[in-house]
Amino acid sequence: MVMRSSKAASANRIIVGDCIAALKKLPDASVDLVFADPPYNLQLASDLMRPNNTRVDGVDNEWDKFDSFAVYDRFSNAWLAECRRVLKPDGAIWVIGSYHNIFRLGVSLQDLGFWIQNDVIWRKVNPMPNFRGKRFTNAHETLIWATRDQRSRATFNYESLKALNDDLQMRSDWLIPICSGPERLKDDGGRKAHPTQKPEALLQRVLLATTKPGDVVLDPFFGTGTTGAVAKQLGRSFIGIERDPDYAKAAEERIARVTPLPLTALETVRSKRAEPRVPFGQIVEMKLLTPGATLLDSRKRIKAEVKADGTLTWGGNQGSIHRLGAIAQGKSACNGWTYWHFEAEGKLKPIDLLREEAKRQLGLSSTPTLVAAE
Amino acid sequence: MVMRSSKAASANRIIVGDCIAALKKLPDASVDLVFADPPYNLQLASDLMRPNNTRVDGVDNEWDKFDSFAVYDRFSNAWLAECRRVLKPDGAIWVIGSYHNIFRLGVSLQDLGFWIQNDVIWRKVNPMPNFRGKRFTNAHETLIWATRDQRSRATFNYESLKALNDDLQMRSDWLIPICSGPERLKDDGGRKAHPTQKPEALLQRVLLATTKPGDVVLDPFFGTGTTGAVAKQLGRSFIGIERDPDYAKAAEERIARVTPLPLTALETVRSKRAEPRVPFGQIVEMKLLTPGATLLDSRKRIKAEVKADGTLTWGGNQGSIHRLGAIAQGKSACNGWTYWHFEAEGKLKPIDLLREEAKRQLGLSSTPTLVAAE
DNA sequence: CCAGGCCTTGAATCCACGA
DNA sequence: CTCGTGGATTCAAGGCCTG
Repeated sequence: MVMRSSKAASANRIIVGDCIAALKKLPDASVDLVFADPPYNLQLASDLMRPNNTRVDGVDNEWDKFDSFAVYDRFSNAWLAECRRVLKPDGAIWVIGSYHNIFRLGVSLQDLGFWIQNDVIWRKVNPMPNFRGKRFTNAHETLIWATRDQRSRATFNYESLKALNDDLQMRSDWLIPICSGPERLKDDGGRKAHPTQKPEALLQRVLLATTKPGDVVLDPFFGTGTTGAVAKQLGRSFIGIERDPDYAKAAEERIARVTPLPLTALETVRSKRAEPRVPFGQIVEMKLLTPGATLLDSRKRIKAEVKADGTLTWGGNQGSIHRLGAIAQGKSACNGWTYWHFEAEGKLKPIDLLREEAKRQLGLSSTPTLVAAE
Repeated sequence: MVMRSSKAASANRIIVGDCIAALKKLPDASVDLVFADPPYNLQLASDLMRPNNTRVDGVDNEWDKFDSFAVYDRFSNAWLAECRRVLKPDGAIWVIGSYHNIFRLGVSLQDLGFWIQNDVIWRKVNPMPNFRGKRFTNAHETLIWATRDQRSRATFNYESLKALNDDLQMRSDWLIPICSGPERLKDDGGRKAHPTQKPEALLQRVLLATTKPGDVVLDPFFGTGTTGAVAKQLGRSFIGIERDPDYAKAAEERIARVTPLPLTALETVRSKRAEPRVPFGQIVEMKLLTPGATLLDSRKRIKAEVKADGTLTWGGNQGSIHRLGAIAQGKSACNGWTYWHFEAEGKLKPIDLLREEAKRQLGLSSTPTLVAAE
């Protein structure tokens, strides 16, 4: 299945070689969908240590190094232009990236004449935290879905996606875990075979949404072949291009192990519902409590003040509702939601009631009560 | 408060006029943060380039896509360059947009030398559904947070955001309802006063995260003044630029109705980093430890001796508590405050406790009380 | 066999300050 | 400028080990 070169449009094969050179050999208008996970150009300056002084195993591969944004842009324009040529008139493309590169990819797409349908956010269930406390947890990556041109009539399996999402329209933010556990390919030494392997669930949703059975899917940065594996599962054909022979070999072996799913099995794929967690700070942001308000324990012995950032202060201490509750009781831990109360109509009520109200307003309520009227 | 033009750097004012022209009159390095919600309508962008302000019908006929994008890019580069000039060296910028324009804004930022810290996803609780069922529900907008340049040390109130999120570090995806209900400004006819009014909760989180009380926040596309309203609430200063006199008037009246939060409500949790430093040598000087005393690791395997100059010795090595801790573990770095312990009442206690005691005696107690006024 | 605790790990543009 | 050093900093899953 792995081959050095080919002019045929036959699918289900991995081409080992340079991405742009290989693309040039593919015929015009022969592909239904492109999925591309190009190098992100991370520009990592030095090692990053975890708080326990171990080193983060970051992406330091040569294939992710570019001399400048201009060089990266030229590369992007070259492979994207070839992808556009290879696409059928009603074909579409997905690209994925992070803030390092996704804006540049988006501009290249727009300038080449692609027509953006959606940007989609992959919200990671379990992202790597920010170890130094200097930024927000980088908890998502961005995908762009674009058609070959403005007038393309792209495949979009609206009803399938809606069914997949408990009969609600599928939104542009997808909650999916990162690839780990048994799905993560390992090399002979037990280390990760590829530093950026994507989860199959992500590709599953992409292919279910925007291809039909039998469609040809092209992945110009095949890596260890997630696109191919999912395409085979779902009864789609694939063409993969991968420069690194080791990655290509791992992909080939992986795909050989895949058993195509019977079509009826696809209905069992269910999306995770949004998590119902609502932090206390959001209660303040939503103005269910005002900064300066007083919270009390159930016996009215402790009076704490709510701050604008969602912290409490009491007796010279400041912290979250949980920390302050623990301090006020001299304990090591405390559930602030049940410990702290607010006064309403002359009576003390636990702030947990406010969380219920917030969940209702945020559409996260597990027990919908008064939604009907709106 | 609304004024036609000004060269002063004074804050809390709305400048009515063209964004770029007004920016040019602001002094260099005078602003702590920019929040910008620029128009992404390409028609508007091309209008902006025409001094006579004639309206172009059928833009698609006269401008091909590439020209339209190029016009928008020139506009973006112009106002972003002015924002960069106006920012203090450690200043930062937020921009918000959708897939129509956010990629172009991101590239402009990167090409002008801004340094991206995060892209942040505003997940809308109640987005407009996609009526025709041809795409995913467009359920988010994207914000980019960038510093003026790579070496800027931007304000980031990590601990506040963490407390606000129930003691978990804040992620890059934010769940916030769209602006509706009483918060949504209406014009005299009861119609929405501005088509894209942003929710105050969004600005609240932005300003809490990346400004300090008293900071100057500039919004070059002020609209109906959400940035100004939240800045006033949170004890920050604002400068707004708005072309449309009706929007500016609505903003002014709106901001006049805002009551600032009391200073005490703005107190935020202070990080250990921000606390005054007490070196280990001072612990010895204060006789909380005596020269000759023994320090141990938590498992009592390593025993080091305290010297009069605040160094430790162990196994022929001498150095700071940090250096010795690193050597004892064979690591490159170590936090000596948590690694080394002393024996008291038959139990091992980290020497960090002694630092707390020293701070207390020195009147530098770590329990924060009044941080707001700085 | 199961529960619980400990260790590892993931596309990361991740320090501040004084000499 | 650079360089050296003090010392602050992590969340959710999965795997493995122990009781």
